[in-house]
Amino acid sequence: MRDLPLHRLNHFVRLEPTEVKAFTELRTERRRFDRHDFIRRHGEPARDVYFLVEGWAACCVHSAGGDEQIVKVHLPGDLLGTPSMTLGCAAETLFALNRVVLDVVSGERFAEMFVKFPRLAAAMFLSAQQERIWLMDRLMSVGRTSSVQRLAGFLLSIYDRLRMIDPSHAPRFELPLSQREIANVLGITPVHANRTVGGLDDTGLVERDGRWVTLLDVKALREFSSIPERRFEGAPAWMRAVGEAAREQQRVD
Amino acid sequence: MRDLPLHRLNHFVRLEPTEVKAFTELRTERRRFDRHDFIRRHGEPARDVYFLVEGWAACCVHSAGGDEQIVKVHLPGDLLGTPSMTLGCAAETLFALNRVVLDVVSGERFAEMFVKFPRLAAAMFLSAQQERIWLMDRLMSVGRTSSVQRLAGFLLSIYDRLRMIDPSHAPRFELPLSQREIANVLGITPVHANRTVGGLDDTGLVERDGRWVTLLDVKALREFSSIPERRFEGAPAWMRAVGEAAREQQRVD
DNA sequence: CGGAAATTTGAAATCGCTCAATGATAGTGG
DNA sequence: CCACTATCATTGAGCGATTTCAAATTTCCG
Repeated sequence: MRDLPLHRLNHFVRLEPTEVKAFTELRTERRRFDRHDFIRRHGEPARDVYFLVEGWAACCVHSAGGDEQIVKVHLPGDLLGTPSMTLGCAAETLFALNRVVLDVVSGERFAEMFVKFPRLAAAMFLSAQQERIWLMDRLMSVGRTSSVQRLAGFLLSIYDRLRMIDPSHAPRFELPLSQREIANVLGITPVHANRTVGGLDDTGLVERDGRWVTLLDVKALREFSSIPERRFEGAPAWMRAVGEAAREQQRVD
Repeated sequence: MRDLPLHRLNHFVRLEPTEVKAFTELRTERRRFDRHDFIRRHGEPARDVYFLVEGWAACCVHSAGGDEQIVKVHLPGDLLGTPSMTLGCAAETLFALNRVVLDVVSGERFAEMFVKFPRLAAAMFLSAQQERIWLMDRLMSVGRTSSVQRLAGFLLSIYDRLRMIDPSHAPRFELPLSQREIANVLGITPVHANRTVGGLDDTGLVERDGRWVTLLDVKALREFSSIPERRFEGAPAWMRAVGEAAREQQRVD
């Protein structure tokens, strides 16, 4: 089995081998999906969550009228479906954007982990807060900026996250979204998504070649998008306090 | 000292007295604010979080251009500022919408709690996931619905949360937001917020009297808003598993 | 009472949507 | 390999929602 993409957990905690092992053992079943396959549909029971090993997945919410809004594009290393742990049935529909490999994580084992590996639990908590930051930024982008700016911001958010996986990642990637799906991310119609893509071309900040996207001037693009850059602290002071408390706990035991 | 509003924590966990006590002791300093006072501004260091005891507070994100988007209206019982625990400096600006009383919770004590009171930690985790659901729904609303529908959805979200605090709450409340602030919630301009408020009046689903709002037909209003209603499970199966693991842990100790 | 902020209204401009049609591309089965 | 089909990308034209600019009115607060 190839290595799991644990960069997200490792970012807030310097994982101990026992913790890596504990996380590895949370996983029960491995599943594969093709592009556009549903991983889980909204309304279905939401007992488990999913660890994305390979490929990209979309998380979308539906209006009563049937419209859909993609609220997150997940990359390898993300934990999918956790928001619906609070609900009886899933709020979000998860589907594969390209070929996906993921591991099912049972809710029960996840709960046990929370007690036995508090540093892992803290990492999960911080990861959820990080997702809130991203959602808040996206809400600001959709609420307050033009469609071209939103597209710029979206491409940057993907690029930033690719660099969190691999800091040396070039500002160039294949975007496995149709214009219809891009429209569902940006909160516009597919027709307007087409004109928006053209509009971004016209800025000269981005180059397109089929589904491949090259960010020609990241700094200027970020300024144009008007979304502030976020610097997530690796292993912050907060996390050290968890470590100390955990050691304390062991001494007491 | 009057009782703390612990309904949010109690929703996912049936808190033990020791856990209530532990949470109570997280708090260090009590602070008061008047309407429009800043609780914390974006860019400031983000070490602590805040437990809202009384009053309403807004959480907003700024674009590089200086526009602001209110991403959350906080009610008593909410924990404010947690997303920025992942950052060196705060992403969100927090300010009081009316007279506010809150308790400062130091990041360090919060971290210790995570290790010593895993059920409390699990409740915090689920609470963060709940916030993600709300943000996702709001993003869908702003991305995919008209300004009048967004306003309907926003009022409903407030009403639903007032009922989580007090299930017998009538569909009537004082909304301490100016039209400028409503515009910042809905992602529109203040001028259009005015016409939007008028537009909602015209539906006959809502009645206004100054800042007091009465939802005349909650069911029809929800349908109109096209935002699905979310049923958050109190003390779900997941949470019971945490409890069992905690007891197991004690036996091992 | 005076001044600042909030609400309300009007009119013109802009952005994004809808409807409609045309090519381009990719997958499928014969 | 080709015909067939469905999806995707692209473009045009008109419409509608929202913005912008500007001004009048009301409310709130000291």
